[in-house]
Amino acid sequence: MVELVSDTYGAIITRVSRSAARESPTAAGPLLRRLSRFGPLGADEIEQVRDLVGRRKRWRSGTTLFAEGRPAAPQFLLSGWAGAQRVLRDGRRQIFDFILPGEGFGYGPAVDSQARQTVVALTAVETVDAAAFLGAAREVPSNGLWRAIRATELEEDARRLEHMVRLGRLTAHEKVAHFVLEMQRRSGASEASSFPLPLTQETISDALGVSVVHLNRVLRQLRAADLVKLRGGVAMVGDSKALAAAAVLTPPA
Amino acid sequence: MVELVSDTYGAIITRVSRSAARESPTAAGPLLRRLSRFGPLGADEIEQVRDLVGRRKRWRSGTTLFAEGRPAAPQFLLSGWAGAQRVLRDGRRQIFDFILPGEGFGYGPAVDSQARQTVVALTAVETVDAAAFLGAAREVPSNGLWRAIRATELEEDARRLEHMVRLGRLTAHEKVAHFVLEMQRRSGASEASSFPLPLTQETISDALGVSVVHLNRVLRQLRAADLVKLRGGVAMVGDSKALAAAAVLTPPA
DNA sequence: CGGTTATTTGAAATACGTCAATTCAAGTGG
DNA sequence: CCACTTGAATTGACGTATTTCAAATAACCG
Repeated sequence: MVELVSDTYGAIITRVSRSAARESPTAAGPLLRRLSRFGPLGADEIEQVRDLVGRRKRWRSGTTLFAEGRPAAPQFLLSGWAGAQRVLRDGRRQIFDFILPGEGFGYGPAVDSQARQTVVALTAVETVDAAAFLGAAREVPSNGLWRAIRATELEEDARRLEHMVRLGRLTAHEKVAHFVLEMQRRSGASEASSFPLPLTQETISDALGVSVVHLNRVLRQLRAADLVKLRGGVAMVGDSKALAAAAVLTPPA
Repeated sequence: MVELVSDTYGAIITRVSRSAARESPTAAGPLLRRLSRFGPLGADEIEQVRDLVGRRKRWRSGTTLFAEGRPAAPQFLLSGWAGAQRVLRDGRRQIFDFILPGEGFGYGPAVDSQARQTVVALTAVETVDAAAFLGAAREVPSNGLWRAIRATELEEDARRLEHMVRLGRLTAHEKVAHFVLEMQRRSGASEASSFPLPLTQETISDALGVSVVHLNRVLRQLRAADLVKLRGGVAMVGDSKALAAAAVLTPPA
């Protein structure tokens, strides 16, 4: 379990194995795993990815990785978590989506279009520029990488629709239950009772459209009912059956 | 003003001029107007559109035009209004977006993917199949039509992000003000004080994530403050300055 | 006109937000 | 190892936004 956690929970790895970072073979792990989820990759494709990983950059938590209004600058997140969001003048914040290790961000719905969302590092993160990489993959439509990336975009799209329903039509309890289930699935640890969730309660509340205080109280109730426990960046699902019932919706991948 | 209303409010036209429907030169109006908003169209392109319009079909209000889970089946809405939505098991409904005369729907984020939203006619509507049309336009990237369609998708994307912020972080008052402004812009009658809004209060409430009753009360207050009046499918903006202030956000196109 | 659907209003319950303080956890520097 | 600091989690008390239930108009349609 420790292995699993440190695996997905990239931000921790980084700090633990800093000395061995440069030559770490696992640095490409999350990205490869995600890309090969939709079909096997060729040996050359895997090589491409490993090559890419060598050029990664490190950013501390809180860094703006991609600013709204800028032209698209596609990137992959190798480790750590990020959030796509918008902040209102008065400080209110809405998080549109979370970006997990191995996932991409910074591409618009169309090339050369201005993005309308800001991406912020929610933990320490590592990123690589994916522009050239994506451009090359785009040339060969049969490419496994290209297929994987398109599949990822589809998933993102589905998630956002679900997020809208959650924001507009679920109660706070349902929102939280649904959110935890979504994160469980995305973590890949589909059946594990525990998985990494390195998010602040304030961050979660800004995603779900609820006040931090209220979120905290809802969490307390879910904890008391032994449905979920969040502690130290790790989520533990107790009665996943009951949690699913409380979520009303079936969360997407 | 009557002309303007009947123009955009396609559903009304249809009924009024039923006898002259077949050869009506205005049937292609909304679609042409919207497509040429991003640059002039060639004479041949205009001809293509007119040709398309001849094959239009009529549907009564409430009809499901496109069902979630089905493979993409792109269509244009020539007249009337539709809504992209999802309904929960217990009857709760979330409307993702509205589709106005001249706009398209039924295409997924990728070709041959399953759509995850249902499109329902909110008034009587007229639609045409756009699959062949889009396929042809896609062949010629320089095509004015293709450019227009891509631009439309960008707008839709921007609208949905804004919709998320609205759902998650705005109060009911702000939601309504923001929504009215968005609709004003989309109606094309940007500076007119009055524009068609053929939506039920229940429909609007399902879009904004608010109960009908509460929406009604908010509308009453906005009416009393002379900010907006909704009556008989028409919206009248009184103090548009104050309305914008109440909306907090600047709505997208 | 009669029947149906939408809008409107009142009264009461509750979910949720705000304010303010306290506790807890995890450094950091001495 | 111990203050000391800082940010996050937690809790209480209170106010308000919003929902729900129920009923009364009002608008629409055949």
